[in-house]
Amino acid sequence: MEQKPLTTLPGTRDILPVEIPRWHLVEDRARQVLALYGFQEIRTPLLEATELFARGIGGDTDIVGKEMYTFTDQGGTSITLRPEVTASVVRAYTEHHMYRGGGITKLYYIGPMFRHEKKQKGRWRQFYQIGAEVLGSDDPAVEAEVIEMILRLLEQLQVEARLLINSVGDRNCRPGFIAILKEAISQDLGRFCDDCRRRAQTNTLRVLDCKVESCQPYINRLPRITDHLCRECSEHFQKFQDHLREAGIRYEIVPRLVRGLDYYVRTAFEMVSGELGSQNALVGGGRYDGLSEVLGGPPVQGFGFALGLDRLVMILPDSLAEASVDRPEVYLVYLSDEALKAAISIARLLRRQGVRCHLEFGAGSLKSQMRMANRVGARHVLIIGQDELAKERYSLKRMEDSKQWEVSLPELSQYLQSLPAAARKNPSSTNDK
RNA sequence: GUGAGCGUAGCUCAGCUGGUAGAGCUCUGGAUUGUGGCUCCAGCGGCCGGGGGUUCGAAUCCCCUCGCUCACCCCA
Repeated sequence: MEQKPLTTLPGTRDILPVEIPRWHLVEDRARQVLALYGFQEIRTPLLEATELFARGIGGDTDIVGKEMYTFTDQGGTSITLRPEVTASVVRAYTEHHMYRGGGITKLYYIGPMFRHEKKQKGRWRQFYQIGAEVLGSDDPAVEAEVIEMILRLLEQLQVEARLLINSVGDRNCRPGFIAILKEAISQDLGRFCDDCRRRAQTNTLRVLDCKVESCQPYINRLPRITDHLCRECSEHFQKFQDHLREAGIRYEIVPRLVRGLDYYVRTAFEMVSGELGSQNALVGGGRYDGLSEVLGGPPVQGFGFALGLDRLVMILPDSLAEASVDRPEVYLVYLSDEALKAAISIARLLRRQGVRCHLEFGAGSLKSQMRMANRVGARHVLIIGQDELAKERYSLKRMEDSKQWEVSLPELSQYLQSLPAAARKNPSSTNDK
């Protein structure tokens, strides 16, 4: 029977070779910048106990409520594909007693997340994040430093984003504000949309985040959390802003900014881009003191962020991406079976010297091999035919300016080694400093 | 889960009020018997998403179905 060819699942995709240079560029730059700021990589499992996220993220959130890929394994354990990593990092921090060294711990991660959402522009079911967590400090200076680091990365990648900040209070002042908010909403309850009326009960703060046009006038009239912070939170927020200003960082206070994860306290922030369409959040993060205790660990202060790699790659300037393509240095063209053997041998020699080589097996005419060399972006073509074999001197053509000359093997090696490193190594590789 | 739009060659799309398929790009070959990119010429390539209906005749009209995209919700 005729079968439909299998394809990727909705919301998942293959990242093809032509796109990989963009990803490498972003990942390489990110690792460099994170290292500059003293972060170390941690790799946690993609699979975790469902309870980790259910408790860590919060049962009222959309993520836990309807977006997790959860299944029961053969042993009857409820397992979930991670929808985010902060809870995992905090778990690992405690599990491996990383707090025992004293001081603060700076960790970063990079990898795929899974959320069962409807796909649209900039939103996938499997998507990639780079994120970092600073554990063991509640200093607002840490927050400003992390934000500075992200901006440094975006700057290097020539990506523009607006920084939005807010304080969502803490255990002392937030309950009081929620009560005030709920009271204020009930004054005009009939004028809000259905979702807002529901959220007023279940997740009151999220009413502030409603995007429905008709709700806007009433939301604007609601009390602002920044006016109802306790003294400690208020001071924290002020110091945070002082540090941002001293670093010369521009920001906008958005009192309505409420993030979708329950664990945030005090500082919350987002970076948004106008180039992303409706899903405009490029980076999101905040402070989560207390998360560790919710997971059954010791008290640990924490601050972190996650950056959407897919979205960053999407808006990366093409010019940057093109510069980071790994082009073959030498494309070997052969004109007979005997020449093929010589080509294989020469390629082996050059590769031992660190030269990127390419040759096509079962290739066609000289013309078609030249065309292929051009297509793969080879900088040079080495032509091996009867004449060359007889003389043991080969025709080397520089594609850029079409100059061609004859070289012996030692001359070839010497010439290739003499090329400027920038011409052989792409700018995103780690050893171009 | 809700709404809107779209499914025609590998890709981007044209095909008006029904007459059994086209362009550009890509690819292959030639102009240039051992030389790429530009140009010109030729060629390969399509159960017009799938199923049913109306009709002498459907890519075109109607119904159903599947898929994709964007938006809402929410988020990276």
